[in-house]
Amino acid sequence: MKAEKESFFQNVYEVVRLIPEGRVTSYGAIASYLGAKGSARMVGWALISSQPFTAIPAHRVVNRNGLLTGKQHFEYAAAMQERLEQEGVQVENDQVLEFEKRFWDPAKELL
DNA sequence: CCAGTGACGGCTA
DNA sequence: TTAGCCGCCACTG
Repeated sequence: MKAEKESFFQNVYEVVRLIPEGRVTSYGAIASYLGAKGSARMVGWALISSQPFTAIPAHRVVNRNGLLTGKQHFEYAAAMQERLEQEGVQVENDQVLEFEKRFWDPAKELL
């Protein structure tokens, strides 16, 4: 689908942008899809650089436990949860409810 | 060129 | 069971 040699984090942006509304995914899933499985840190780290790129729904990306670990990096801590709930994703105590149901795997859904 | 950083993930004690 | 540690790889200074 893509044969560009863009930077790793640039690739992360594309995948994150493809996340459907009301769905969430994990750093590891994205990393695995990009071929950097085991290096989920790179994904999260890349999203930090995505901050200026508000077009990227980074709030749909959570950790393996469905926790909004990166909420602190948003405009304000509650922004991440707020946006998720706004899209229909129930969040409580910084944790996505029914995370397994909301989980969106790029390797499977995007294929 | 070298070293540090980082929104994770899995293993061991 | 819970808590803590190490390991991964890419980017910036």
